[in-house]
Amino acid sequence: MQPSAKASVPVIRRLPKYYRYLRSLKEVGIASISSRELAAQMGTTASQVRQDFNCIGNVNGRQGIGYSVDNLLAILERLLFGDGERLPAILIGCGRLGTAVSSFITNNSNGYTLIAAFDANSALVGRPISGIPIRHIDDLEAFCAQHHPQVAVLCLPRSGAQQISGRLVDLGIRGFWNFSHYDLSVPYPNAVVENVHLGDSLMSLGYRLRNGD
Amino acid sequence: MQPSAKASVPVIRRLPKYYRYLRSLKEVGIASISSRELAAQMGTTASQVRQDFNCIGNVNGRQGIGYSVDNLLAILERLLFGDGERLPAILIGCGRLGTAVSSFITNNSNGYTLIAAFDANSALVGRPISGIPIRHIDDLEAFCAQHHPQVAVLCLPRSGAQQISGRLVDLGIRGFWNFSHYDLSVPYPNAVVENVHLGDSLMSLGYRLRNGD
DNA sequence: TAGATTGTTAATCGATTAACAATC
DNA sequence: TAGATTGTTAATCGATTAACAATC
Repeated sequence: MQPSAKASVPVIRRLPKYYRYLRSLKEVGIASISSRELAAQMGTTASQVRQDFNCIGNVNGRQGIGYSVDNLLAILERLLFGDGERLPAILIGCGRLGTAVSSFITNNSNGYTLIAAFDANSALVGRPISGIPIRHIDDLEAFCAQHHPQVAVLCLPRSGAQQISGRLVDLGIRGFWNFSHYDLSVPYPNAVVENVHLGDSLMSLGYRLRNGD
Repeated sequence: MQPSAKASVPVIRRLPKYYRYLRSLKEVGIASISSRELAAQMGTTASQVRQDFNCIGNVNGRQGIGYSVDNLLAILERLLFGDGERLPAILIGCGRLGTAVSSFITNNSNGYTLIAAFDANSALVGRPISGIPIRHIDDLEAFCAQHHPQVAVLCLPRSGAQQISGRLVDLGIRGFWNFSHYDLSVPYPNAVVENVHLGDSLMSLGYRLRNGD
């Protein structure tokens, strides 16, 4: 077994999709699957499935049979969730979007744990969000110095994100799940950023509907 | 002027990003910008900017000077929002995520108009969401027969999306903004689908934080 | 004019797909 | 054994980047 090729970003982006499909296969009691069948269900090609699997480790496919669903799930779980230690995350911005998004962190199904939530609106301070009390944004520095969160979830308008992201980087935040329109990749190239630009996605849909796909 | 090359999906995905940057340039009073400067601000290359602009129409760049911000904005607005007629959309699923997401439709900034919202929970029926009353999902067929929405926004769990998507396609829905884990591209290859898989995006972030980028 | 920048063609890079020997 | 499927290498495809003449 030679060391597997490092996964490229397109491959990484497909891993959660494999994970979900394989989970649903396991749920209905399917123990083994070929690259051809999996590709058909996912709308991709068998070649791509096999290439992707070659990047993620020792998948142990058996010629003539396919892959063990359990084995693939175990490999993907380790890659996506590590050894089970959950990444400590904080939420910045507790409006409607922040409230909806916080459940993805506290769901206990994505490998994170929400340790604090902050908002600039004093009227919200003390109210619970996904089971934890909202703090004022002025307490950010003190909290981070003590608890060392690794990930920040930004549910703020552009201007707020621009103001606060520098403070967060200085406080040791390594990763951003960013819902603001302010793109953090340019000012902080060393941070790991996952941008979710909902407005952009909606505009793209509009383009494709209006101008043909 | 030869007809511009049809924009590929990667180009289409970048158009909203250009749009937002150009808007912020206009806000601070910048009337003209070069591909080099724009690329630097957006974290891409001047080449890519010029290639992209060649797909979107008559950008009228001036050698030695750059592009007119107003002209670029006008072109992008027409591509993204058409002639101003807004796409009629319905929301399926009025939980926390649906509530947050509905504001992107009613914001009046993305080219859509929210004409109805549905939920399976009778207790929610009649309550307002982004200014319109929630209807019961059983009224879906009657409503669509009368009002012909073009876009459905799915804020449902996987199983709900699987159940309802077929009905929506039969009712003439052409586009989906899909937040469920059920991928509509495979069963309905003719629909225009914009998947926003928040859980997947969060898992990808976890992968990159745990396994190095 | 000289410097800067476009529009466009060519080169490169990387991702996807095809092919096929190995083998269960 | 025969049929199916993997792992991997090679071929293709497409997107990004570089280059440069035209020109403001």
